[in-house]
Amino acid sequence: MSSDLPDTRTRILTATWKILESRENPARMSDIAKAVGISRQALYLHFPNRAELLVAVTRHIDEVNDIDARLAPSRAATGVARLDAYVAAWSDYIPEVQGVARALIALQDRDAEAARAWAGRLAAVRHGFEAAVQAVDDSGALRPGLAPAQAVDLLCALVSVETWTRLVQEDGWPQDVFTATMVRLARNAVCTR
Amino acid sequence: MSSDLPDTRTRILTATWKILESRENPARMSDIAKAVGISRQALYLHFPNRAELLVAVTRHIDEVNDIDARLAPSRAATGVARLDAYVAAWSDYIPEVQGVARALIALQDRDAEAARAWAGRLAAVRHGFEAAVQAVDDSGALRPGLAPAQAVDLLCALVSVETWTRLVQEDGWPQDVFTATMVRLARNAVCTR
DNA sequence: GTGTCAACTTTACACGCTGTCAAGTTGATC
DNA sequence: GATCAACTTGACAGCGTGTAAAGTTGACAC
Repeated sequence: MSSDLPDTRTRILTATWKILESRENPARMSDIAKAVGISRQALYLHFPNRAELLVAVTRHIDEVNDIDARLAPSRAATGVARLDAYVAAWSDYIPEVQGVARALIALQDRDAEAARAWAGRLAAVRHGFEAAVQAVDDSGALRPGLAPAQAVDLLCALVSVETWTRLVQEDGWPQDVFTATMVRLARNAVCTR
Repeated sequence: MSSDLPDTRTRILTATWKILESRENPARMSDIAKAVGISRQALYLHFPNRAELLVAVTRHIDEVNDIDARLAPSRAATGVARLDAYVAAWSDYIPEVQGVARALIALQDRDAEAARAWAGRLAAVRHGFEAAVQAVDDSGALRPGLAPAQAVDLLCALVSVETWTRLVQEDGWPQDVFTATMVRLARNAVCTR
């Protein structure tokens, strides 16, 4: 408690997080600087470019949210319940990362580093879905004729930031309705009835 | 047959269409001009800006593909079959519009006109889904507890350009597998079993 | 007190892309 | 031979990112 203010780097991360959450038009570096209360150039003292700032924000969000704790229930479950738990956990996590995610997606076209960063995040989510599908398959509940890899593809495509944006942000669905619907949909998509 | 070449406007439209289909990085105005074989400035003699060019390309694609004929089978069907037919028709149309769609989506953040244009296209698709859901509801097959508007939201979010890009473009699904999966998924999502 | 150092500010500028402007060139038509 | 539309060439403003350089400030060492 020797210092009241968190260090500048942390202030940048939280301010960027918040500004990306709130506004949909892509926050410029100058907008972020203004939000932090520093000059635009000071941003470049802490992060070499926009892409790395965004990546650092995602890591910061994971840290603050204790991503491991969020996923614990999913890892504890088995069979279809494991799929349910993972879909619910990821669905409920999307609101936290949605802002940065959209910024990274938008940057993807022009910035190779942003593309790699976002691909890395997707790979992590995919990894979770792979474990969930494995659990479903182990319990014999995987839909016949559906290869595990295909099931994972489908789940990643369905329970995505894009779907969340459409339903929650644009169509005004409450978060809990979104999560419940995704859980049902995911089960229907890859499990036997 | 007085002239062998189509007029410049048409050549711009088809060239833009093709270049957007092939490459994923956003084609610049100079890239398009080069593909047409004219100067960058000549583009601005035909279209006031990038957004209106893209919009014109979507209209051109609709014309070339005779969108009405594609939707005829869907309009002829009733009940759940109508939903199936519409989902299949839209799924099979996505590959045609996907290039321009992605360009418009990318432009959305920075260009209000592009945002409106893309919203208009989505509204047209949504209108089709509304009719399909109505048909399902009329036949008493709409999932209990699911409001028609919610069903439409869900279908729009599921059978989307974004989902297609993920599964077909990134995961390498064959188009027919995508379409079949979307038909099944859509039915599971909004119909009683 | 003076010096030093890190963090930050201010100002300026290069680059890439979009869109605008103005002055040619060309080729068909009257 | 004049005219006109379509197109070219070249130049430039605006905007956002990222780089560069010189100046300010405050803490800490000695």
